[in-house]
Amino acid sequence: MRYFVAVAEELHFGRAAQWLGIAQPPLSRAIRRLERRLGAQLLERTSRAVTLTEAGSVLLREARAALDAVEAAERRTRRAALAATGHAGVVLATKAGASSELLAKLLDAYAAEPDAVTVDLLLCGIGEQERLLRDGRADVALLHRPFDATSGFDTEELRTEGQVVVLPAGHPLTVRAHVPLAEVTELPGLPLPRWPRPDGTYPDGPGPQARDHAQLLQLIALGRACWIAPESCRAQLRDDLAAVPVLDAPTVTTVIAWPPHSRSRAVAGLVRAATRL
Amino acid sequence: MRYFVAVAEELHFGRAAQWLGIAQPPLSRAIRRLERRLGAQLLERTSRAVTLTEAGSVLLREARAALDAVEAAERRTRRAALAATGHAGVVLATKAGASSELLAKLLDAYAAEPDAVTVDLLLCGIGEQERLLRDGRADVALLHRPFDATSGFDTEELRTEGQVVVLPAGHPLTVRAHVPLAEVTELPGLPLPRWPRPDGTYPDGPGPQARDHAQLLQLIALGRACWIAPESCRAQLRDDLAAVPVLDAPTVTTVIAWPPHSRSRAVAGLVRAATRL
DNA sequence: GTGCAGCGATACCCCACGGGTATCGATCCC
DNA sequence: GGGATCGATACCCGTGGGGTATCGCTGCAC
Repeated sequence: MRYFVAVAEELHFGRAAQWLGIAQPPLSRAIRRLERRLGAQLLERTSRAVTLTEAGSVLLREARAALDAVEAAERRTRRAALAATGHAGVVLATKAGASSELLAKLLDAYAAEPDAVTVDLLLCGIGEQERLLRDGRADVALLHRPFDATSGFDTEELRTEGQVVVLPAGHPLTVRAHVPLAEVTELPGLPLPRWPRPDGTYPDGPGPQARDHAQLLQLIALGRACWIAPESCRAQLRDDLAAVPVLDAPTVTTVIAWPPHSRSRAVAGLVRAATRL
Repeated sequence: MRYFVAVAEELHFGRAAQWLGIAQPPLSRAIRRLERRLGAQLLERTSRAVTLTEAGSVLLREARAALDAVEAAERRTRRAALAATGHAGVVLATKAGASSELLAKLLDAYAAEPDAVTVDLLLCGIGEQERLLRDGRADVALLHRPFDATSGFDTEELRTEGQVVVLPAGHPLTVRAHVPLAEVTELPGLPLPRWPRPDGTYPDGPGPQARDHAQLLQLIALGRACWIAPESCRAQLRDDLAAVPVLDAPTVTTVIAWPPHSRSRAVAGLVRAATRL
């Protein structure tokens, strides 16, 4: 299945084989064997091009999920074994720089529980958490609706908040008590920045490219962009930035999420602590 | 991993090996190999007993999910290949006897869509649907909250309804416009029936054992039990049964559910048809 | 139109790993 | 203390997954 996913992604046996670290002929045979075992043609191959069949694209989706599940099983087991020897505990994934006071309160509350284990923090970029939870690099995550997809996970809502627009200090709008969303999206000279997609490319459009929070805040301070963010981010704003509430922006809900089948004692404890905040 | 799950369930190498259709020594070695590869002790073995370690129970949960995912990948791919040759389409799992008019409307509505494929119905018993969705025997299911667990699936709510108590025709209560829940649970001589658990055993307590709907209805008609059910079941009641609303019973929500990673065109079409009902 | 480059399939060889049988060693029970 | 039970070890075998060399097909270039 790993082999199939590699070929389906590259659509090229030679490159896929190289990527997998094996030779091309065994890869061809492995795929053919898989096709015979499943009784399904997965790839349409001419000597010039390889394309996915309908069954192949089904298997691509399913195989990715299955491989993630297998990887998760291995990783979580390894970690559980380490925990027995006293080292690591549960891994909590959270977006770098988001919900930091909530996170601090959560960690404090959990640490006060009688059977608390070590909580390793895994700070990650936009949209990474889903992957980390699926492949077992994390056991539990803090996600932000509606930005992060929570489908497939069990969740508990922790907090809902409005959003603010982050502007350079001294910007004319900063004297206002609040601004409408429409006005923010059309601020002259202060476009919203563009974030990289998971594959690393940037969407088209106006606005500067920002790779992480630090770059973004710098861009705002320089008067090259503005940004809409949950209001809890105000606590971490630098002096050269200001925030104004945007009442009609969608509200953001912070949730704690975990894979439904892996509610271990440690995860359950964290969730309990979180819901009691 | 299959091997490990077998041993972890039986807690006995000999029986597990027999169950797997292999000899005991290769099974012992396979487990030991797995332990070395994961760097974790999974089983505590004395020559008299085998017990799961902490890491072992983590792996048991994770491995079950992973094996289901692999099985699902194989099954769904096989089915997708058959669909290409014109045979089968999408498999919808639903509790036998529940939501039948809703189901009929759903199938009609979906069949009217331009790119509709064949919908195979999989009628199953209580609590089976979750398993079927996970291991790929079904692609989409109709579930009933709060009875069925929907965690780990994407869902859309279709309908919410109250519940009624089903009684033998002519029972004194049938003249009432509605009855409180407390009164139903203490009806003299008409206890609620006991359903088998997933492992086939019955919970303790009063009330007759019922294996399926037919048995249950028979028991009610004979005056040996009563039953609380969604009010839509009234449409299918036999003449010798009657139903009375129970206003304070929890409401039942029928949802359509599917595994989040496998929203194929066919599943998406069904969901669309369902939400438009 | 012919030659070449690119790419997947085939042929053939080899070793490692998964499986089987026989047996050992430990532990509990009578 | 002897037997029964059960997992581990020792040893053997065959298959299957991997490697190298090569073929056959198909565009494209000149």
